[in-house]
Amino acid sequence: MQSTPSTLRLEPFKVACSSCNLRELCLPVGMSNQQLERLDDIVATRRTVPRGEALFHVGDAFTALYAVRTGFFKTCVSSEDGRDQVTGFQMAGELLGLDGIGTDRHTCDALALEDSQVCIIPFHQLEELSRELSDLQRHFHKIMSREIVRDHGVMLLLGSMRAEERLAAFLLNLTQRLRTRGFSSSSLILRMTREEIGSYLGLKLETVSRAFSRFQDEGILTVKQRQIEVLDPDALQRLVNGSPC
Amino acid sequence: MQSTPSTLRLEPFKVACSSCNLRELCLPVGMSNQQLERLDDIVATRRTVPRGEALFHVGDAFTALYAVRTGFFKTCVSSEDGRDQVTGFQMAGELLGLDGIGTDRHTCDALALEDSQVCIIPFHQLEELSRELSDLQRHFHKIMSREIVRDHGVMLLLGSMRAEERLAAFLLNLTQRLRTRGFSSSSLILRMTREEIGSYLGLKLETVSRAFSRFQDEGILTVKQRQIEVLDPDALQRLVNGSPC
DNA sequence: CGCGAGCTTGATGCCGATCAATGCATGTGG
DNA sequence: CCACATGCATTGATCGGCATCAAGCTCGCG
Repeated sequence: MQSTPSTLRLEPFKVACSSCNLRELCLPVGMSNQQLERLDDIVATRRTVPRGEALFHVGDAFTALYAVRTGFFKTCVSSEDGRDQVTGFQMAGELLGLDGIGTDRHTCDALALEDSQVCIIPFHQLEELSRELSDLQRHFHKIMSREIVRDHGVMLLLGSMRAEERLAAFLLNLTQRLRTRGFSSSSLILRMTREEIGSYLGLKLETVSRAFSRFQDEGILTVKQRQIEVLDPDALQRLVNGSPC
Repeated sequence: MQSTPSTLRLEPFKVACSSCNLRELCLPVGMSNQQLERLDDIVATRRTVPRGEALFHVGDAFTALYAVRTGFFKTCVSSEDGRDQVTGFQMAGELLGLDGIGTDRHTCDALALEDSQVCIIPFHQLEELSRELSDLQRHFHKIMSREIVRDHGVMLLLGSMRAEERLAAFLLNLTQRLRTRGFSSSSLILRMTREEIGSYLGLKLETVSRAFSRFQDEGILTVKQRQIEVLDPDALQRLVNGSPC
């Protein structure tokens, strides 16, 4: 947990969606150059979040959305009695903070799993601009809707899949998202602990570890700590679909 | 199963949000009379959905959101191999169809659990109007955000609670929503089967039934088929919070 | 080198799934 | 009106997957 000092660091220099290499993955998807310049006006600053620190906490006032530029995050909610649940992992180009719109306060914690950087998107200004630019409005609505659909998928996973199916689905989802970002879909380094994976999947860390070991025994992948090589993605796919019972 | 014929029935006559008794619960929350008239212009028709029939199916083209006027719905998703998961139950004043915005196709089925009526909100027109009326825009964003937050709560439930805690949380949520609508919060009639409750909570119907019986034995409530009388809501609350282990 | 966080692996037990029988309410046709 | 079918709910007996408890192991780091 080598963390730089925990002061909130804002980058004063101008940042620009129009020249960002994530513009095909992030909020700007499908916008014209002219529209992008308008977006640049409101997405003016970045923030650095060292590994282990929070981008925001439950109860923090909601003022902005955050687009992950580099790094990796988890979001988690917790119940009165301390049990907590990882609700998602976010990587470059993905949006954080949608939970806060409903009540003007954040309802989950967002924690950096590695040194990360986010673009700050002041929400009032985003709403204002999206009243002008229907493409932006439309795209923002799609992003929220997809988050709802993703959550429904997780409910299906938590409600009806067995341990190995859950892990297989999780790995396929990760590799899929990495592929979209131009990374290898067979070789990946997990940014999170077994416990965090377990929390996301509704399993204990020992169960996650055993499932990894079983996959390795069956030649589906190799595990060396957090370094995973997927040898047989089809086998993973078969696990999440037709359970061979 | 007294169902009227299954033809899609549109009510040709004018309906009006401005005079709807659900306007304090539904999309119009917080809008001025003048703004409401604008909304009336786009929410022009209703649709009747008999018990057991679908408002929409997975894969249907997405064109509109639906506000429940009367009745009760469930939404469910299913995986390739037939397993399915109830993702929510919707009652008067709640919105259906948000899942479709992201891909222009619905990603879940919405089924009426009793004879129901919905108001049709054409989505393009809603977007258009919300570019003009920032109050409407703001409120719509809040609704989507709250849906995301609700889903996170369900994930927490599915990922970390035990059977009785899940059922307790479910009952408290139901009674809470009924209270908001002016109904008794102690006496309720379940609109769904044990199997549907189980699917929502990630449990089998026998487990749901046993949990009901145990609650009855402990004097927390009485069950007679789908008729529930909650005698000790605090006991339910204690179950979901501090598990007494 | 030694510490500690995270990971693996084994032994055991429990919660909820599964299988199976019965009960109960509603509806239907003889 | 009764006999019977059907759908849903309850209850019991048994089983199995995952949690739990408990050692060790690995690796990075001070």
